[in-house]
Amino acid sequence: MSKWKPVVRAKPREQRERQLINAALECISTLGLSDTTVQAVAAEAGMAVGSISQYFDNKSRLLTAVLRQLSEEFEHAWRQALADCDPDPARRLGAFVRCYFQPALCQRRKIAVWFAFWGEVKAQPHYQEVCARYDRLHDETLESLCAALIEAGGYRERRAREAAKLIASMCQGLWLELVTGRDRLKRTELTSLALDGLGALFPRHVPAFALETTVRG
Amino acid sequence: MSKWKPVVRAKPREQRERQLINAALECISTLGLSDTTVQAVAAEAGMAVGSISQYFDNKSRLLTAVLRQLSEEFEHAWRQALADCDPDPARRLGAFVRCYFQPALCQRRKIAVWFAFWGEVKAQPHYQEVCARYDRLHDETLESLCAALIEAGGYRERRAREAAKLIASMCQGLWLELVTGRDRLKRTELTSLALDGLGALFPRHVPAFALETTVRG
DNA sequence: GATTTATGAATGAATGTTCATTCATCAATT
DNA sequence: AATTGATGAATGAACATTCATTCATAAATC
Repeated sequence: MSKWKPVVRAKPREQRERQLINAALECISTLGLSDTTVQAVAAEAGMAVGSISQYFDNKSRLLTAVLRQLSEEFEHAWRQALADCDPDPARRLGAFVRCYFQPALCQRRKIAVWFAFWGEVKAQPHYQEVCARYDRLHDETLESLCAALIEAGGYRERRAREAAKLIASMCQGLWLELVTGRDRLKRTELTSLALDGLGALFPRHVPAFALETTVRG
Repeated sequence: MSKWKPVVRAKPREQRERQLINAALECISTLGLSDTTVQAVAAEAGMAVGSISQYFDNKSRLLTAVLRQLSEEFEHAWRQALADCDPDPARRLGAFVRCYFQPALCQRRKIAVWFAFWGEVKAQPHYQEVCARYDRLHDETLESLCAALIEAGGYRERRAREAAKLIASMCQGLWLELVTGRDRLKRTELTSLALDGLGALFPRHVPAFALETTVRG
């Protein structure tokens, strides 16, 4: 006859959504975006395939939810870092850059997922739309941090917009290293490299960049 | 009679292979790796689907052939650039960096394909294997260019290995900008940014970086 | 005429979506 | 307190579609 399924207790909606998002993230990381199927995600989450359309209308919406969670997590991280940082411009810029490489975010698992989405951005423009708001705020913030340091430090030769683009590109390029690189660089080595690069742009503030912010509350 | 295939026969084959590779590249760029089907590639190439297994055993091999062609094209570009460049270390480094942004390579179409593959590297390690040899040579060359400039220019504070990693990351990060960036930066703007970054690392050679090499033969 | 090359319909496996069914929970009623 | 009924969360088999691969046939070439 028909089999009985072990029905687990109903959990809050938000919790199950996150359960699916995390399962999807794991699948994308290990299988790639191409081979991430709803059945794989369901299995990873320990749920039924039907639950995916229950919480997200379809597969596509689940995937964009993954991207949105990554974006939100990153934004939260740098907001927090700046909130915890004293007002010295150089320290703030250093704290911002260090965010890219903090343990919670800078994992090969997660970075691989970022690049999985970026690898499809041109073909799936709606991924771009998901990121647009986060990107804009990120870019504007980084640019104003650069502007503040240029002003305070008297770096006449630098322009904030260009410096910001360079810094962001450098950090993302170092992320790529984590995914494609042959010599497995550690998180800490990537951090040093990034701060080296920052120091090259603003050489008179190398010591400030190197300092971890310790303020809290 | 002659069971031997004369040279005249080999040419159409290579030509058709390239036809399929280019069609696949176009598909990956516009559809993404996930939605690139053999039927789409065949249509783009104006051939039958069966021809794909004729020239490449299966879809997977066609895709890696695309990646290999990209890698070869890039390697050829920087080899040529260095061959055409005078022996001044700074000029050579500048020429190498400029390669990333030369018109034939730095097209949104092509860069999107690079990132499509990089986005699947963790899940499909054989993509990594395809690039490994090219990457190693690229990295070693860049590192030795940095070493030469550090030596010749007296940059005691820099180490070649770190500088090379930073430069490569920066260039690839700027490539990413071309795919994901909201403000469509032109090839020429990316070049300026890259040379700015290079100038920050080796400030006493900014003028040399800016110069196009004109030597030929 | 023989051999190689190209074609695309056919095939079966894989995948996203749907939906009838099951059953835990809880309010209403006795 | 005990019973009943309504609700909707969870499930996964069934379905329609898409896709990579195959191969019988046609076309081209020697």
